[in-house]
Formats: sequence, C-alpha cells, structure tokens
Amino acid sequence: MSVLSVLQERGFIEDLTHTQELEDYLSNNRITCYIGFDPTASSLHVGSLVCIMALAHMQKNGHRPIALVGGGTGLIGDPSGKTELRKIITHDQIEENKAGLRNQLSHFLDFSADKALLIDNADWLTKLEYIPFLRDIGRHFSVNRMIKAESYKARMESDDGLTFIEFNYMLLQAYDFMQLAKTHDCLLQMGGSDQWGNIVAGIDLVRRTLKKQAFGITFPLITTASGIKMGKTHKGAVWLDAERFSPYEYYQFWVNCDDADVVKFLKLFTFLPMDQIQQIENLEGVGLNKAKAILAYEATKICHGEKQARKSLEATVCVFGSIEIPIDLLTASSIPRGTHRAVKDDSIPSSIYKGDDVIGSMQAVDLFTQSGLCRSKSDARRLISQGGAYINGERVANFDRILNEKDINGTEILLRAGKKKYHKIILN
RNA sequence: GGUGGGGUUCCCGAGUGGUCAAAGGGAUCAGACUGUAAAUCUGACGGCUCAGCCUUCGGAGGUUCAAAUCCUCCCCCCACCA
Repeated sequence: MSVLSVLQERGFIEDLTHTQELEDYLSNNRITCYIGFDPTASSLHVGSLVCIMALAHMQKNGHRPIALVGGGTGLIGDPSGKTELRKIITHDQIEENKAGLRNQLSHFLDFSADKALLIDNADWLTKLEYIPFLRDIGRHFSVNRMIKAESYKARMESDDGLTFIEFNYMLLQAYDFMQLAKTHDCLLQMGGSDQWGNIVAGIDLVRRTLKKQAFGITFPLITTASGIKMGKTHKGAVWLDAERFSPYEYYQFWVNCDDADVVKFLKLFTFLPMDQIQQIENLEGVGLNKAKAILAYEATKICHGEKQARKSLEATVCVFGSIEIPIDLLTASSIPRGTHRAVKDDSIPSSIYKGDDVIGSMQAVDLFTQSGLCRSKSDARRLISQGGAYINGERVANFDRILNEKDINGTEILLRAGKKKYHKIILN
C-alpha cells in the first residue's frame, strides 16, 4: 500500500496533481517531499499538525520529508486565503523561532542520518538579486493568471487590497520548490489547501526551468464539527510547545473535542491502524468518551512522549473522576487498560505561597487572581458571584472571605474556576 | 498629488453634545441541563479600595458646565482620479 492510499484513507487529501503519475512515483521510488512552515511564532500549533503528521507518514513509509522553514518568506507574509496583511517580523525573531520549530518537529520526525531535513529558505532567498530574479524567474509568471488565482481572491476583493510584497509571495514559494528540486531532488510539495496556488506555481516553474515533472498534494482545512477552524481555545492557539501549553492542557484539548470529530481526529492525529478506528465509527454517547481518552492519550504521546501522556491521564482522572479503558477498544493504543482511579497528582498547575501570607489574611478574590485563574480582580469577583469558584470543591460564597485553616488540605489548597480549570496552592 | 469615505471596547458593527463603559451580533466566561460532548436556556463580559470612583471610542491639542460625538493639527486605511 502506498503512502498515497494511507493518506487518502486517513482523510489527509484535499486535492492532488497528476494522480496516476504521482501514485507511480510514490510507489516506485524513495522520494523526497517538503512542506513549508512559517516561523512567525516560536512554536507550532495544532493548526500545523495535519502537515506534520503527513510528513511523519511519509517518513514511516520510507520517504524523506523536508520541513522547510520560511526564514526568508516569513519576512514577507503569505497572503493566501487571508483577508488581512500579516505582520512582518524581524530576522532575530525568526532565528529564535526556528530553533523552537526544530525541537518540536523532532518529536514527530526522525532527523537522524538525514532521514528528515530541516532547511531554511533564507539560505537562498536572502541572497537573491532583484534584476536576475525578475529576468530568470519573473518571466515565467503571468500576472493575468496570478490575479485570477483563488489564493489572492479574498484579498483582491477586500477593501484592504493586496500589497506588491505579498503579491510576490507566490514567486518566492515557487522558487523554493525549484531550489529543493534542484538541490535535493525534491519533487513533491504538500501543504494546506490554501497553498494550492503556490504549489501549482512551483510545479510550473520546476517544469519550465528544470524540465522535470513535480507534484503537489494539499490537505483540507480541518474544522471542528461546529465549523470553526480547529485549534483555538480560550487560551488562544493550542501550541505544541510544552512550555506554552502544558501536556495536560494538550490532553484536555483533545478530550474536549466534539463527538462528531473523534473518528476524524483519530485518523488524522494518531497512528492507530485504520481497521481499528473503523470499528468504533458507530460508537455513540458516553462510550465515545473512552475513545476520546485514547485520542487524547495518543496525541499527547506523539507530541510530548508516553510519560507525559500517562501523567495527563492520571491528572485527568484525579480531576474528573475515574475512567475505565476496555481491553478491546483500539487495541493498538498503548494507553494503560483497566480502571484508572485518582492517585496523587502533580500535573495540576500550582504555585507556592507562604502560609502566613494566605491563611487569615488573603481574600478569596485575591487568591483566584494571583493564581492566574482569573485575569483581573473584577474577573475573580464576577466568577465568585456567579458561583463558579471553588476552594477544595466547595463553592465560594463571598468574594471577600478570608482564607482560614479549614481551607488547607494537608499543605495544599485546591482552587477551581468553572468546571475545568484548576490551580493548586502549596503552602510552606 | 487631488477628491471623497473611513479609523469605536477581543472581532464585526451602531452611536453625531448630556439619559454612553457606549445598541446589536459573534467570540469568550459562569450557572442550569449533560457525558469534561453538542444543542438549549439564564447571567456576565474595561479597571478598581465596586450601590461609588477611575481609564477608554486612531494621536495631540482646543471649545463647552458637559465630547466617541464640535473645532484645529497630525498619523493610518480605503475608493476614484492623476
């Protein structure tokens, strides 16, 4: 079975070029392919996960993936499908972000022995000279065709318009593809569906300049069942960086997914075999929660490692009650089977206070604010008056109540805001 | 460069002298219902020393008892024209 079929049946493929030729190419060769990543943030987030998983599948199937960091193009900003001009970031920021990117990608890809490569297009883009570029590359592009491109459409129609610098983006990305084709024999570019125009432009350029057939695959934009672009939460983006978004939060993100998305997500974001996933397609209601636990466990394992996945599961049980994972559900998952009960847990965010600073002196509002559970004092006041604040599981009735000895549980005070957010205060 | 239209609280978008911390919608948060789901209903949604006070309506000044609303200058965006 070729990678193409794997990707296809797991729901990765939105569109592709030269179906038959690509199938042959992938079946008969160990190929090199690439996806570009924007270094606009120091961390990748769930929005890029489809791309990352696709590269991982490529590698698992014997091909060589390249993660191309847009150190050069990041200085410009891709207008594809966007309605607004992207903020342009500086060289220094990009350098910093690149380091983080490599680190995160290495959880998904094996970079040893050149089995996967991380390349920065700044290596060639920043050296470009304007006149030669126009003459050698620009000549291959028809403005007539470009302005008709779907990827520019949103911007062509918006009031904000499209700047020249952004209009050039397509040429640069096509140039990237050509470079990689030339230097690494990389003839397959993949990307989100908004990249279609850029990818096709690259294929054209490769054909015209190198006289080689190149290919493209695009992935669908993953939306949640409620139609929202995936990966946004109250905290903003769901980062893959443990510093920004803890493994526990990451796990929670997956557990909280919509019922209707579970199967889709299992296919896209875990490596569990298809036949097992298909078996649970008819699962409904509460039963799905167990599948969600496995989804969360597997996704967390891939991104943060098995140890963190296990800790997250334990922490979850601790907070939300025990859960039983049946032996025969998605057996390929390494999630520990059986009933999980609350044990000691150290995954809940915590902060350390001096006992005297809290007991007998601090008001509940201040504790909720300082712990970070509430954004401001007003926020905490609001939370408490709406009945959403809990100390050790007991609802806080007045925001000005002072913490006392009875609130201490051992050396700890467990705060809860709403249904899902916890914070532990440790006294010493 | 010229002419016209704009910049409002996270986003969209009302508001043209006091009744405006600013309609409405979205997002978000809390409560109820649940399965840590969806949908629904209810409430909240600038800050604080919270029945009161303080800071917001592109920026800086000004008029007025009183300005998001009027005047001046500046910055930015858009359309058309050049």
